[in-house]
Amino acid sequence: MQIDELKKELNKEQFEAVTTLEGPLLIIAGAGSGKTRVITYRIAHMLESGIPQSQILALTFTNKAAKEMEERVKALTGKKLQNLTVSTFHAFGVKILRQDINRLGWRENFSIYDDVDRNQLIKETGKELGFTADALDVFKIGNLFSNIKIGRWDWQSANDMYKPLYEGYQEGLKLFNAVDFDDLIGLPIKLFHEHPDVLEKYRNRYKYIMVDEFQDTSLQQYEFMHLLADKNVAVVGDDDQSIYSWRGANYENILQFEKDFPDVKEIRLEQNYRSTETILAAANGVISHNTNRKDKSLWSGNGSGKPIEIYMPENEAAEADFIVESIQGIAMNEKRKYDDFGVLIRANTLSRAIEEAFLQSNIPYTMSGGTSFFQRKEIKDIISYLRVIANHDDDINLLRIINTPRRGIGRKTIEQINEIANSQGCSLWTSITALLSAQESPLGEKTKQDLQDFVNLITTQRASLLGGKGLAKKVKAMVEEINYWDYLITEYQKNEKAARFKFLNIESLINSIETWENNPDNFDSGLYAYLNRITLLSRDDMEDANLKGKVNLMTIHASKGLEFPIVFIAGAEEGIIPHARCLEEDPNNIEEERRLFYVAITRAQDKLFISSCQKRRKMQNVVECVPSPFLDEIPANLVEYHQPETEVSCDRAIEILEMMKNKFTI
DNA sequence: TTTTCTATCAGCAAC
DNA sequence: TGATAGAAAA
Repeated sequence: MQIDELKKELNKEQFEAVTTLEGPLLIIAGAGSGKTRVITYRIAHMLESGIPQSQILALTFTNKAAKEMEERVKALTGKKLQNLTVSTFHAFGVKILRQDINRLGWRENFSIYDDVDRNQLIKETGKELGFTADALDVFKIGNLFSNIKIGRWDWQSANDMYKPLYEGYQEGLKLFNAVDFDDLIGLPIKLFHEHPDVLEKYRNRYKYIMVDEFQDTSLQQYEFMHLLADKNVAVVGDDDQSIYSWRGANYENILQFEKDFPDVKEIRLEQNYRSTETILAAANGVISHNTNRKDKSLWSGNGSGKPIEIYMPENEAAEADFIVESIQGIAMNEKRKYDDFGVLIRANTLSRAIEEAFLQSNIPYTMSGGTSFFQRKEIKDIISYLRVIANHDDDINLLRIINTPRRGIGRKTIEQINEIANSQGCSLWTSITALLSAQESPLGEKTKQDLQDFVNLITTQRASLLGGKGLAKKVKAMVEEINYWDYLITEYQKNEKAARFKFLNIESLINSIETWENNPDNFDSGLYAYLNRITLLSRDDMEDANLKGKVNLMTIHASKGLEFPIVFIAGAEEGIIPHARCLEEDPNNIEEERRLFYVAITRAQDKLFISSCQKRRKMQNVVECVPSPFLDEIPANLVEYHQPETEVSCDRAIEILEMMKNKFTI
């Protein structure tokens, strides 16, 4: 694309951002200001200015963003992008580790542990070290370890007691040839520090670096970027949309960036192309209550549009019905497709009632986020098989599958194996094979046979899965070999539907493997490559094709970077948003919760609905709810309030009547 | 010793 | 509602 063409398609600031290729660049991009557009045009412009693909590195947070970016650059330039690196931070870390992790004492076929695996390992280690059950809150400890690793927290006297556990956990990881998510950034940094030649290799290669969603980088990620970056580094972010502080996001990195790169050029994108003026004004009204922010004035030239509607349904079922009816009505009257709708919730648990309503009225939908596909037990089981097959020493995954489906290897046996493993300092797998080949073994004949069968199973599957093409077929054969279907049926005797559903999930897993290995852009369709990819995949992906024509139900966090013509924010109640637990931890978190609400509002293009239930089921009992205080921060003239029609208490009815009277007598 | 049954507990966001 | 830990049954 020629320069004057760029000039035509972009506004002044965007043009500036796209054409400034040399030197450090900080782009503050307000919500809906065409950020993705700027990044993709910038890459395209680089390529046309003769910068080789191999010198460009673009880092994002989600696979979805990476994929979208790559596709848009492809569409813009019409070029094949074999050497362009567009990747998530974590995936890029994996890439580095696969090359050189042996210098740190791991083998290249290392496993990547997700949170569930991590917590499992903490639990095992803690038990061995003699922690009592109530001192072993693995959720909290896992969080602690993560925060230590990413440099958000230091060891303090309050949690010093977990230090030995931390050491044990780290030893465990290394013994099992595994790394956790935080290591995917932390170990490359270590590698760079201890082996400057490795760092040099990457610094020589990547001359142009770009970081998307910069406000969500952690200290650790910042250090990683800083090590890699020479001078041509462009970061794009919006402090108002920083919503990942609990994962270590530190928007003060923006200030740090200005310090570390004093000759930085700063560009602000303040024109919003996404939303109506009403929606934008509501968002601005809310976010202006935050004290700790870079002041900016977003404006929109899209016309005022329709008012924001706030509903107060009786309970979560009524809320779900309201959403369903509104969607059906609008879809019909305005000829909207279902994928024009986004339904946003604060927490995954809130999805249930809405999903039920969608199912009942046959509205197609996708729920992304939360207990993602890959966290489901049945999927984890199958993946665990693959992981153990790829890496025998992966104890955590071995433990998951050694008796799933049941094959007579129970707690006692595992304890015995574990004892040997501990005394020898080896993995469970090594311990098992040692026990099997030992002349004298403490195991009974039957257990011995059961273990031998298991070892044989893994060995034959390994030979099959690691050789040649056709991964999907082989995985399918494996699932049949281990009789997983029978297992599901016996486990869920009372609930055949659940069993079927789980089996369908496995089938779609196999299908997704198949599409993956048949993808022509995929150079390596082996087992290792597949496992590498899959651990980093969380909510998005599977297939985009089946997102078409479906309502998008998701958490607000998951909606970052997306937009929908019509948006519903459900459960806008005190305690949900702002979330009670967040405020408990630290009252200052209110600002982050407000940003979250801001992100939710700014997803909407044309029309925004907000609902706040009067009552809601929480655990076993129904509790009264109060509307979110953030609702009052939306300027009143932008809002249309709708009171519920049914089942109003007497007092309430009088109150409402009064209000109506007042309205008409003004 | 392993499996099945029952009671109890806890539930925020994600790479 | 689901997952998990401990008790009873096979």
